[in-house]
Amino acid sequence: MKVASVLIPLPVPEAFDYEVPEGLNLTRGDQVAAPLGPRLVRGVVAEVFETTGSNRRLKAVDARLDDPPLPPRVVDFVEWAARWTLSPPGEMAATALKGLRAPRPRPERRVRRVERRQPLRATPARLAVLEALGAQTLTPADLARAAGVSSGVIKGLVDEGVLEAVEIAAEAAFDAPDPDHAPATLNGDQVAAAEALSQGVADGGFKPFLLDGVTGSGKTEAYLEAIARVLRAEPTAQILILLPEIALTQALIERIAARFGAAPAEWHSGVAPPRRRQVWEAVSAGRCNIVVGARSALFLPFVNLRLLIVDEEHDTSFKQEEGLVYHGRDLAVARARIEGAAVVLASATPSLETLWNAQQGRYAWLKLGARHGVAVMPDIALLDLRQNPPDPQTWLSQPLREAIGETLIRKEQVLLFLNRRGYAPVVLCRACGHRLTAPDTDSWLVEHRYTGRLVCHLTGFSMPRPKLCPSCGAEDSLVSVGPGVERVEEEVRQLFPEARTAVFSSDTVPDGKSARALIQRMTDGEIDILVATQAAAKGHNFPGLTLVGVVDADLGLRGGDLRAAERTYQLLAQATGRAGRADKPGRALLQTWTPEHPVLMALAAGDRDAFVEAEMAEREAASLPPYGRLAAIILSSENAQAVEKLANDLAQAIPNAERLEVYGPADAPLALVRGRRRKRLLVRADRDVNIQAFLRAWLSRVKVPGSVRLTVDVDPYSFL
DNA sequence: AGCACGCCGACT
DNA sequence: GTCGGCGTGCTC
Repeated sequence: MKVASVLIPLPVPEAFDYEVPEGLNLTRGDQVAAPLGPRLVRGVVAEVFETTGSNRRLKAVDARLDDPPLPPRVVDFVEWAARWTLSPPGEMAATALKGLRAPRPRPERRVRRVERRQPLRATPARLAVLEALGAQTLTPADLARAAGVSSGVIKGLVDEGVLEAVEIAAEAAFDAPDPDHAPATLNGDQVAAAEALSQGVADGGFKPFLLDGVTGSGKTEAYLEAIARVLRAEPTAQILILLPEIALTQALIERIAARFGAAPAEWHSGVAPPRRRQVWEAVSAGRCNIVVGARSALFLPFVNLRLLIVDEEHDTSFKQEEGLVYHGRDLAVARARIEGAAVVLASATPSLETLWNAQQGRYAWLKLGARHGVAVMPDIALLDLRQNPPDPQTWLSQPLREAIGETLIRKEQVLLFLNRRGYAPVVLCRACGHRLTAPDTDSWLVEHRYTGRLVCHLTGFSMPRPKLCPSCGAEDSLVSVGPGVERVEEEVRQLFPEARTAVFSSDTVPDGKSARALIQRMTDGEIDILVATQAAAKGHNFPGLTLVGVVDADLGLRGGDLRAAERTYQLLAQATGRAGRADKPGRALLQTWTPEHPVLMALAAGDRDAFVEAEMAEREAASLPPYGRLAAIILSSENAQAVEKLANDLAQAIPNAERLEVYGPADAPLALVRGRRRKRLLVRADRDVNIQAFLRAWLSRVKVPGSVRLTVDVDPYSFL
């Protein structure tokens, strides 16, 4: 009997086996309908094998589906990703089929001439229609417009049999990119990088690269040139460009369209489902060369993927935390390895993991030097707040205020950076000391003045600011503590009432459209002072911007998070990289209470190598990534006892292992979220330890009750 | 994820 | 006396 092992979209650790009916020829990657309990589900064939003994009664595969099969390498990738992240392989496979859920776009109805049929009554309108149509096949609307008649005339001709209606399957055109459409002029570094990348693709096989260059050094032009060379050598090559956020896609799509004379396909959650289906099918058929997308584009069924580009590879948005937990950058490298393709990790501030791989020689290291054109790196200086403390209830020190004033006099622009949404991060009661939190949650309520509400940034809960303290009932006792971007803007408006100010945060620019509008206003010089969260810290070029003020450079160095220093460094390097990109020199002022902190000293010196060296030494001493590996197990449930019990069961069941430690169980940093109690265990292992095998052995020893959710996070980034 | 089976409140 | 609440468990 033939048996197919089928990946089913279920949270179970294994594929399910089904009998293959006589006469159905299945192979790995085929999509099938399989019976599951009372219903039929879509599954992917992982394996087909012959078995003799009928050791178990198997249900039979219902049918093979019409949809294109997953290329076998995509199945390899899905299975690898599931094993790496300890996720159910069937759910991984389901993410690779996401594009198929929508119906195909409706076929388009067009009309054309029926040969030798003449209208019974040849009115002027009818003749105009026949004249305009000729031998073409047009939509009735287009034809009516071309002939200058109403649609009724065309309908009459169709009814009379002079024209016939035909359905044209809406097969989206994915125009072939033209490598020579509009080549850019590149500097020597860029040409060398493009040459190395395209040579890597030409050589064939897995080739990882780090494309390392400061903001403004022209990474995008360099990899677009590499794409051009790859396409020139192999016009059927497919290229995937991953971006951390869909807000960045539009600008890149326009650049690619300008460079190659054809827009790339777009793939992310904002793309309409019917369109996604078209892209999926075109990619699967090899009819689409360049895809620009978010993480999930990694699962597209490319048939000739030659080059993957992970732009802004350090960006933590590549880490998916909800549902399947994976890191887009790491999976991109894995996909490239499985495809035998080249992969480029591009950044001005590469992650320590990537820098380590480059230092070890695992990744070819391409460096882009000085900034393009005449712009130079901004001057970076630390402002010691101990020497110049801001006045009570204000957040800008005297030197920063003066610098802002001077910049405004020169009619140049200022970016004030504070990675905190809202007006004040904490509201507390002066009478009893109570800190306002959202119900069933430990996280503080953040005051938003624009909306007049208190908001929980974790759960989205919001309420009006109360008159009375909810704990002690005291009247008018609530005070807002600490600054958010709204409060800094308020201070700036008081100091510089004539300046035009704006706030850039996910609250004031909730979508890509409003973000682009605000960025355009800033670019056009319609804003003098922009107060921004990290939402503005990437990917923009403001020619009039010459001063970046970092309100709280210590933010993010606190809190014992493994990557806090790295993130702060990247954020500040990105933010200060914004200043002075055009012909005016820029400078950055960082307010800090700890100017002796190595991260800030390295940043002020503009010395990335010094920072990397210091931070690597700390990681190595603690055997933390990239020198060691981490994995977190998070338990959560509305039933606090059930979490407690499972945590204890897990602690009892830890397998013996060398060069590996388990910490916890401890309350997760936010121990109560949406009424769910959370506990966390953390595993640290040496690099050469197979941490996934350890986790599998461990988890197989305990029984997880249905009431508790257990999440495994391999290489955790967020420690919330 | 669905969809079943299985023990305790308000209804024709 | 039932109809049905969603808690727990299984699906090749």
